[in-house]
Amino acid sequence: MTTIYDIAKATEYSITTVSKVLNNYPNVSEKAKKKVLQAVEELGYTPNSSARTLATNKSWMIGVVFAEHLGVGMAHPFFSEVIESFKKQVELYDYDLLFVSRNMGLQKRTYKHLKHRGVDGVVVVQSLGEEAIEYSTSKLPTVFVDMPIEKSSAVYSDNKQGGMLAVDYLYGLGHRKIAHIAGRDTMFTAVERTRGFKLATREKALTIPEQYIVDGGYYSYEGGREAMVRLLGLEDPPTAVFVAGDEMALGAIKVIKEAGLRVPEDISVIGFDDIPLSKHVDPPLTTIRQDKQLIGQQSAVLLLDKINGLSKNNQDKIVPVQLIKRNSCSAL
Amino acid sequence: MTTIYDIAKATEYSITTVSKVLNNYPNVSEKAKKKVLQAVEELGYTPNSSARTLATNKSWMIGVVFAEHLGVGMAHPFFSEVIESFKKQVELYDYDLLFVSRNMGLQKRTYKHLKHRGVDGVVVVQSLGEEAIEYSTSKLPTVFVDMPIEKSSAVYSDNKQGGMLAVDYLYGLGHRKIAHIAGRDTMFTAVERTRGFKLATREKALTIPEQYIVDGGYYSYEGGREAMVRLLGLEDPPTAVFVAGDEMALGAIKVIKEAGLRVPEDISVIGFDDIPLSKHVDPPLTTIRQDKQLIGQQSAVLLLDKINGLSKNNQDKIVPVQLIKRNSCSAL
DNA sequence: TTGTAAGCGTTATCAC
DNA sequence: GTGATAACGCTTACAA
Repeated sequence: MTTIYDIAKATEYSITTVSKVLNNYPNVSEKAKKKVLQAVEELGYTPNSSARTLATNKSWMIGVVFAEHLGVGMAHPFFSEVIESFKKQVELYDYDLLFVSRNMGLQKRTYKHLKHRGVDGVVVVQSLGEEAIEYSTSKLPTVFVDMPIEKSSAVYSDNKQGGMLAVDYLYGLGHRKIAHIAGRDTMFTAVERTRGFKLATREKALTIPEQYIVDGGYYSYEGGREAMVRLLGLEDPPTAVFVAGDEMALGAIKVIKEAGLRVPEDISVIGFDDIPLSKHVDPPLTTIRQDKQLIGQQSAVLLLDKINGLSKNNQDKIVPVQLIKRNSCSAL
Repeated sequence: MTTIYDIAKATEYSITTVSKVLNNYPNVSEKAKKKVLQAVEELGYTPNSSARTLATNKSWMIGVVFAEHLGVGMAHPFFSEVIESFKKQVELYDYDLLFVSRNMGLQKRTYKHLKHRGVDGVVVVQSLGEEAIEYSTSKLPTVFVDMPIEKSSAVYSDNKQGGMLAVDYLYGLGHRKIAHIAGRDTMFTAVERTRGFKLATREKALTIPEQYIVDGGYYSYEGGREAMVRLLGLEDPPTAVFVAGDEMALGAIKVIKEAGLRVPEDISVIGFDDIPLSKHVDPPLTTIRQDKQLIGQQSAVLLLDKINGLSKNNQDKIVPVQLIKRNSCSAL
């Protein structure tokens, strides 16, 4: 391996000068600059980032903690888009992303591992909140996606508003018997969406029977299926369903079809997320779109500011959602 | 920050002994072990990986070069699954994944950057092959996904076989006028799939008019649309189409429907990939499934072996594909 | 404008 | 079993 010493030797300058050239410092003669750069080229020198990190205490890496419930990891239709957008933003400032292995036992240890790695910051994507404490009490700049954490920055959609939008839309279509397939209430997003649902139904003075709100688990297709089965088994089934996630909504639609009913003629379904799939399914899914691009980008901005000491205090960024009308809902 | 010096001081042992304990070396007394471990716990010591990497020349990081054509990055429906599987496998051996930024100009520089980062190995996911040379001529252990590279290991599906399977199936259904929407021929996978298509049609003694093979670009939805428009504009349109990618197939189906035709009654469509979407669309897409899980896992195994010096020579791993029958194809 | 030397936190080579 | 000490490749006061 070639080091700055080799360059120094070749150019007959000191390692200090070489280092200065490499880092674009002032106070270096043009001549030295040229010679060094040329030697770098000829010898095929590549700086060693570990050494640099050791000396500067700056790694130019951002740790990514990815903990979703579907078990698909980075293949997650929603989070993968968020992370991609996040990545694009931090790339602008020359950061690389480090996906740490969760192999090493408990989630709590990922924090230790990240410390060990010396990342400059961390983005945590939707965990259950347990180990969140580790991060929020630490000096490590951190931003959470999809979940507000006390004493820490976070970026998430306006989930409550989304729930309300869904109900408003359904109500406008003439629906009065509106059900809700909710996400497991251990997830912040799920709680908020349900809160929006309840708020809006109350606003419209609708009386929603208890059985109209059913737990669909962690936003999975299967969870949607099971929840819809229960809804269909009710004495007085709903004419419309607000499902807290698109995948879950697809499961629900499948069950409705299997029961010989049609969407939206017999039952209207509205989802949440707007994953790539949604516009292609049959019928194209009406849904509340989350702005993954903006969520990722804002998380990056917040984190970068923290890393650079530009923003001392933590802040939450709430990203607007949007109703996307397609064909899975119809007027009553 | 607490270092081994702090531990040494606290335990009244030397840093050598501390280091030995930390690395589970022999020749350390039980007493020393206990004291050290306790101090580590109390002082909340976390080893510094940069220092360790500098001293050992081993980073425990694997670089990921991700260059797909859809421009969706890690949100890519096929590659994200492959990488996730890859990740799971390398996690078993305590490696972390480093996604390097492609910001720094040309692709060629990513190689330099990876060198700079001191990754122990690299997995390259589908690039056009240009900068591939950098990796194949270097000492850096590398594995390519979806593209064979001379003097380097690679893992990819049996694309040719996939093309043949598709034609065989369509032929068995009674189709004789079979068209092919191909991927851009700068991609190895595209070439192979087309080769399989041609081989099989020749085997069946079918005469496929030149216009029946149309370039759909980089496997995109839009590319599929445009290609299908051309196919539909033919004097004597096909009764079946083998589309080299699922997204592209969805675009094609859309166009068929827009033309007032039905799938599969009027035109049968078979795709390639089996992305998550495929089973949910209307009609559920018959397709050639790539085993993403296995591709990712095998890539990891190959790379790890290389890193550990277990396999000197490069090898290619060809992963079998499988015909998944759904409802987008019917007998003539 | 350039160079010397210390320091970053480890591991590794030797002695003891 | 244990401990000095050099080495890994770089940045950075501080001198010159």
